[in-house]
Amino acid sequence: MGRHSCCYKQKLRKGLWSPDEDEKLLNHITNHGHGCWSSVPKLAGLQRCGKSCRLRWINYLRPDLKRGAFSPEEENLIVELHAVLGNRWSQIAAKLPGRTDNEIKNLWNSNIKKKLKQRGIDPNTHKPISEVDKDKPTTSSTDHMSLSSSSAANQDFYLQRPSDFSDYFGPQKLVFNSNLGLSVDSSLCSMIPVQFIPGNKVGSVFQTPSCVKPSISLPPDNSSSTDHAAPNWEFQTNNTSSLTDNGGFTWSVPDSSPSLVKPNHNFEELKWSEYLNTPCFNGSTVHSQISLPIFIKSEADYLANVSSLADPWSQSQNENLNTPEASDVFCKDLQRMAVSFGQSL
DNA sequence: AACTCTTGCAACCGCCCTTCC
DNA sequence: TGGAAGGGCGGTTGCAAGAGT
Repeated sequence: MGRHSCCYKQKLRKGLWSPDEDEKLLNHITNHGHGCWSSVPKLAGLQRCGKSCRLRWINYLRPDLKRGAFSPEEENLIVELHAVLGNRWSQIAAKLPGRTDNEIKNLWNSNIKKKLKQRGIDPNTHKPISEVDKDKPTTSSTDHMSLSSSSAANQDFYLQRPSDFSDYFGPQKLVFNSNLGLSVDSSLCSMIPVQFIPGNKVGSVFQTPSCVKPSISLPPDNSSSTDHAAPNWEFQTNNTSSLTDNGGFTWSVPDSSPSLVKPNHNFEELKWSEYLNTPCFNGSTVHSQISLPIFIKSEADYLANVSSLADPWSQSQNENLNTPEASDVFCKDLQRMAVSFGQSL
């Protein structure tokens, strides 16, 4: 193990590649393919080890590489994927065509990390730095996916991600309807520390972000569902309910009636690749007829966009909601749903 | 202009996993 | 079946170029 046998051989060049070496490697692979990497240097006439050739090809010479600076969209995607995948650079790179894991890793370490810190976000946990400091005595550095319940003790809502759930996930779309309604795009909500961010129909009472309750834990799975493409949460409720056509769920919530919630999907069957390939990942929001959209976003997104949330209340399309009374009712609805949501778990 | 510091990036190192014999 | 070889990945290093003094 450890060092490869080829690396023990003498007279192998190290360090930066010359244009001549690049040309030899490029010509060889273009004409013959790389085949066994350990034989490439000999066949291409290079004094390099196979591993070095492979790296040079993957990170620099490959024709499908995208050159130039990362776009803001790419950066945002990297942040979101990192929140989900951690330092799995190759998996992140797989979602960014033309970018290499090395390139993304470098960007992260030299650029994105800094930006997140400037915004007060811990780049490892994707949580506010103040919250991370608070959690330090009890939170492992590797357990960056879960929000401890203690940190959320004083909040109306919180989200907790099971620590043993690092590799699997099922996207969920939840849509709540009440008199005022509330729709939730939770496609990422168990992956990253999230906050409810008010959308343009939500009253100013929600301008301060809340965390989300309940924890999405993994109760024993009794379902035989094999529908991996569109896993849903099943809501057991004595209220009127129905599934929407895009994996969401509509839930009518009468006054003071706690409802039970449980997932109906075996998440352990859902692999990351499947999750990331689902349409849910694009962040589209499920809207119902009278819903008030509330978008769950990473904190980075929240901080980046918080200024654009000014006076969302005035943009409401439903005039009936533009009143303090409606705002109050909506608040209570949201709290009630969150409480019953939490109690059920 | 010269020096030091910082930054970004290419490449290497070491480990793990898989495949082959 | 076990060891060797190869492939792949994440962490780290070293260097060149630019910025600052």
